[in-house]
Amino acid sequence: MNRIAVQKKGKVLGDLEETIMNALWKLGTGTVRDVLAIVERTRDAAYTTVMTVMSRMTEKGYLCRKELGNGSFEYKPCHSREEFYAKTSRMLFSQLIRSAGPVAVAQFVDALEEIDPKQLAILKERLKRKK
Amino acid sequence: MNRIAVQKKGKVLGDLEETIMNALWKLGTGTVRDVLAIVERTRDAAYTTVMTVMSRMTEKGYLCRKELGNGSFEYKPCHSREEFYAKTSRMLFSQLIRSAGPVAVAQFVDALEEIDPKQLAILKERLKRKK
DNA sequence: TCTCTATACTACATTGTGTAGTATGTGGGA
DNA sequence: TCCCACATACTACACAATGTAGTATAGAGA
Repeated sequence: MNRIAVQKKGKVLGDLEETIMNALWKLGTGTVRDVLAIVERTRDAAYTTVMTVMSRMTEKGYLCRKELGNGSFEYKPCHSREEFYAKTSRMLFSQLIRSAGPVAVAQFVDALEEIDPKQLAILKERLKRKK
Repeated sequence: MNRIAVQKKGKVLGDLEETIMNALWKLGTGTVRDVLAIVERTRDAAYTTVMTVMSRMTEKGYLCRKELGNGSFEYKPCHSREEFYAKTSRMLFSQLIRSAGPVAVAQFVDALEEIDPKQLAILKERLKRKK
């Protein structure tokens, strides 16, 4: 199953899921225990909680894992942060452009200006190349 | 409660909820029965099902209603389609730009080009004015 | 008063996410 | 060899959002 789901507050992942992805994007690769160590910096969680969520994320195609021989696994993100957000953004944008049309374009520009005005220039550049 | 939640597949509303919003955006205003008539063009649903969902949507701030005197209500969207999608898009874009940065910008342009190339020109125009 | 109809209330199913206990298996050390 | 430590698998529950709809109730008109 490869669909990317989107949750409340516009987040693609749940809080714990997001923490896990970030941990693994940072580590590159890691075991449940490695990830747990990072998770515990910001919240309490049982080893099995993190393990369960990581297993589900593996089923959903977010994480890949490799057996280590001793029965334990090493996990890593199936996609880089960039690829992941590219897919996600693309899907959301497609939806929004379809439903909202010009309104979406206007809001995108405004949001970009508000959050990271420097990117307006990048956007402009990108458009020039499209022409 | 005024938060706009986002669901799987990038949709802001559930299927039935979306059908209801579209019905009311089209009708301008209508009773549960009016909406039911439209809903039934594409799916089966009990009167009470539509009513329950419309009540929840009222609580969530999507719909407003006015008593008709005879104990029944007349519903209408609290916001125009444009306002609604403006809010939604803005929220999603903010999230995405924050998480994905330049990747989001790139994907937005690509999605726009794929779905409605004419809008690239509009986007360009809009950017010119921003400067 | 009786019936029709609309709403209110309640309840259950399903899905996604968070949470974690218990069972099981395996490898290494005593 | 035997047992412990640790990892995973399996299972289960909670909570929210959404879809679904039955039952109760109240008001309006005949």
